[in-house]
Amino acid sequence: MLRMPEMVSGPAPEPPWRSTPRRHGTPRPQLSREVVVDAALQVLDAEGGEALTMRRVADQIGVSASSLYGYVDNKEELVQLVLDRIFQEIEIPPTGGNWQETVKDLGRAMLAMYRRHRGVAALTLGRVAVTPGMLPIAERLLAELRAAGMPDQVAAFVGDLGGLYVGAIAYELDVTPVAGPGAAEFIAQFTAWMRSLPADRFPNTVALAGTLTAGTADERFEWGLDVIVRGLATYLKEPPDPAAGWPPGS
Amino acid sequence: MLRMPEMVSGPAPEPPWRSTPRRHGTPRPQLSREVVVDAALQVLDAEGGEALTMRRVADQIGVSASSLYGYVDNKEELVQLVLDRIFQEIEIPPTGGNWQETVKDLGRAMLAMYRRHRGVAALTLGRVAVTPGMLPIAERLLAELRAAGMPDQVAAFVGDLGGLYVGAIAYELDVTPVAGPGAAEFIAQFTAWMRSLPADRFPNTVALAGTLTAGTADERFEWGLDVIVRGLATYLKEPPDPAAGWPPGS
DNA sequence: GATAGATTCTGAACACTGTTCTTTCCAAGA
DNA sequence: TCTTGGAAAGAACAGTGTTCAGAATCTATC
Repeated sequence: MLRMPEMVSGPAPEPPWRSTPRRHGTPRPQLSREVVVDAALQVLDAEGGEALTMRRVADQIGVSASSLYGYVDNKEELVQLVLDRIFQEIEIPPTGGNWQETVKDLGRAMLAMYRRHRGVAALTLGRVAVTPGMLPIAERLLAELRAAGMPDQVAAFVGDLGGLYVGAIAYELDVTPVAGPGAAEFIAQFTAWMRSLPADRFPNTVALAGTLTAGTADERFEWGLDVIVRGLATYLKEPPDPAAGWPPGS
Repeated sequence: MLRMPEMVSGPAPEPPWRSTPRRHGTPRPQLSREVVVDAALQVLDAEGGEALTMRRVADQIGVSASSLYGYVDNKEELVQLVLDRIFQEIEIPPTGGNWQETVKDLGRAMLAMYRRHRGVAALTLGRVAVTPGMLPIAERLLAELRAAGMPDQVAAFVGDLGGLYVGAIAYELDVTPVAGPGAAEFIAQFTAWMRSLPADRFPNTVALAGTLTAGTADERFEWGLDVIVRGLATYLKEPPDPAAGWPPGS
């Protein structure tokens, strides 16, 4: 009846642009859309984003690459399915706290998920992942902001900026070699280069060379959360002026 | 003497991790690093980011693909060189205005550049483009924020968030079919899907379905600028507490 | 001016990628 | 038992970035 595994325990009905598995016949049900997504996720966790190829996923199951196309239209759909699966893992913070900390906690929970699944962040880059799996997160965010008295227009746009921000930082985290010998060396090299710039043309860059390269991706993440939440908070006291046209500057 | 074209009129000395063209001998100088980058940019402007292949660039010049590797280590370096070239096109706003509008103008100038070069935004995704060409923009941003009284730590991190944000929006702009027949249809489909969600589980999402899909990428861009600048402005009145550890929450 | 030498460019090749098409195979229904 | 319909396999295609041996071509020297 319900042919799509996501619908059984999933958070929402399938969006209309999602395809249904081409074949779901009786005979040999060893392969399924779920099995394929599972395998893709395993490959992703073990070897990162660049390793996610159709042949590699097929190998993981012990099957030929062309077989996957019976359960997935193309690689793009497989990626979307993986993202959907993974967004469902995000732990939504409990209700009751003040909205600013809850919004930050949502961001942190998303980052934690990305950390659990190395290489997934790369998949989100340049992809509008409008997937049922992230509906609970979006709903929670909207609820929190509206309850705080945020204008609807403002609340509606936050998901965009926030999701984008978390994904980008997560990617940076994935890519940057955390403790490798090359990491510190590269940063030192980079700092030295900035310090060597002509001070008459780039006084501030030279002066802040050390500060610019200081801080881990985690610290930058927390800071970015702070900027965004502070910015949002201002709308409670100084709401956007509807008469002047909104959004501002347009 | 100076073998790198960027250094002649460029904004800064080459960073140490940039390779020098393998061969720059006397004989047949019909090809050069500059010619290759030019061709890449032409391809990019004419056919977008996915069309940027080594063979396509070589065709543009009328040369074989393998020839490019005499002037560029690999495709990644070519992309970096293209980005560097393009960042130099950004028109830096005049000094003298209030910092908030100047910061926004910097963002707008970057977006305008991306608009001129369709497909370039895709190249910036997931790439830390630390390139000499963007030094003037960074310098200007730092100067503006420091003059306004922004704490150094805060100023140092803004480039990260800002560049990331502009690039992501630009990509969204590139990807979204602006006036195609499928565009409005997809949005309508999407809105309808959100409206059809179970209202008991996703009350806010259902209620804001229309608001969520309203607005063009340009409008979202302006709004995002506003949030970031508002957030930054708060640090002038409520600076981060150094005793509590900075950045906050860490 | 002819020759030697260095160097720029070519073309084929390799190991990949996503995807499609034909063939083989297997298990259930008649 | 035979038929049949769907599932998986395997080869193939058009791409991708990149390498390498060799041809072509220009500069400098004898």
